[in-house]
Amino acid sequence: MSPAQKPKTSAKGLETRDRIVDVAVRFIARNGARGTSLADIAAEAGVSQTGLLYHFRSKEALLNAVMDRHLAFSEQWLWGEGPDPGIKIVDIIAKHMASWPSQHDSKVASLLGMNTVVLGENVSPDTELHQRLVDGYRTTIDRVTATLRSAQERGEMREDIDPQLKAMEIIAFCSGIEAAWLVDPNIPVAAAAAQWAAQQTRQLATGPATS
Amino acid sequence: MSPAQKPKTSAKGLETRDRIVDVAVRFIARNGARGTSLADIAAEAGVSQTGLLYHFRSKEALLNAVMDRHLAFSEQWLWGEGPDPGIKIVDIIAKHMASWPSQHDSKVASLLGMNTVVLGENVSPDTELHQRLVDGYRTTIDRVTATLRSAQERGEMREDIDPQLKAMEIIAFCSGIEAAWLVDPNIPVAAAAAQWAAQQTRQLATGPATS
DNA sequence: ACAAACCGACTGAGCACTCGGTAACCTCTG
DNA sequence: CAGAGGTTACCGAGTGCTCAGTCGGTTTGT
Repeated sequence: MSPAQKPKTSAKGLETRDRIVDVAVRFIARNGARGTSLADIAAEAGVSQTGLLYHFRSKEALLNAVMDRHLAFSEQWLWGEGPDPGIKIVDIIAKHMASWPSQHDSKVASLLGMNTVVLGENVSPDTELHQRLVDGYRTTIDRVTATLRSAQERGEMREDIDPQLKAMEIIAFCSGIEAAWLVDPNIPVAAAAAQWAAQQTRQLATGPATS
Repeated sequence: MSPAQKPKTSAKGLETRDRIVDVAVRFIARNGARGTSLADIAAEAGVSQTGLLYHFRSKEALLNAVMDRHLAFSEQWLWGEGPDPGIKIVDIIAKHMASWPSQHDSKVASLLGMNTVVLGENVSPDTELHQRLVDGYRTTIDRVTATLRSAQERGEMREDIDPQLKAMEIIAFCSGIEAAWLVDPNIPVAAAAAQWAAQQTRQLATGPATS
């Protein structure tokens, strides 16, 4: 009846389902969605491909689940703690980036990079998944923009900076760093993020002229 | 004898070859390397798939040619005019970004984003192509680092900024903006780049304390 | 006994790549 | 200058492989 049919069931089946998504995330982060076959994922997750397709009725359904996972994750990342971080958002981002290397495989590729870089490839521009991608991107920009704008209104942030452009810049930096990290995990993400955040904070803040 | 065999020939065949690469670039920018079939490219270029494979003996060979094209292009971009731009490099980048929308399909996706975001996906980590990608990335970081360092030595740039981290930041921004633009061509790349460059220049320069 | 949670074997489409041609052009020779 | 021979630049028809998705089963928990 309802467009999204609940399988009406739950048990350790949910556990399997989750495990499949876990594995899918790892594979996709490495080889991209198009470079990852259901057989690969199923084998690594310890089920048959048919078993996988029992839980997700198509590859696109699985990709949507992966997308869900990451939207939720980056939601938690950016807005999970505290209300309206203002320009502190750059510090929050930097803090999370500092923990990338340790999280390596499991929860990695989490912010926007995953979606844009890795998932985006898969999808031809007319799929629902692609639309979710674009929407998610826009939404994040909008929210960061709003955050910065409110910071301006509270007098925490310089007036001569356009919030939307700044938001785009912040997000570009995040996904760019993540792309770099996917190419070469050895790059010092944490250090780069730390310097970036320090300078951003200094730059954005309505500082006194004392240098 | 030599590892790279010259086909020894040249004519309007080279023209066809070039046209194929042109088309390949466009398709890859849209759908990624894995999402683009040789049949697609061949049809759009007005040759048969066999004809395409006459000029490039495999898909990987074609991708290498695309890579060549873009390495040369971004080389020209960043270091084509004048010697050692110093911190002016951010202005050079911004200037080129301002012309993205007009170049749209033809020469676009040129800096690092193309390689990282779009090509990188295709390639499993053990291919020669992937190595070229990683190398190109590192090389660019190194060159930007060197540029910034020399700017520091000439006293054009603040001393308390780490050149390598800054280089990574610059490149992350570029590829991030490009990724964003690939997702949604409507974003105001030029404006974002302009604001970014202005602030970067102000931030990097050894300015007087007068605010 | 009924559904949830799987499995093995199959199918059909899409893909990179091969094979056996053909037409146009250049070059060397009688 | 004819024309034989070679090379370049293609084409159409395959071929085999990979992959998403199907079908008909079996087991297990309730």
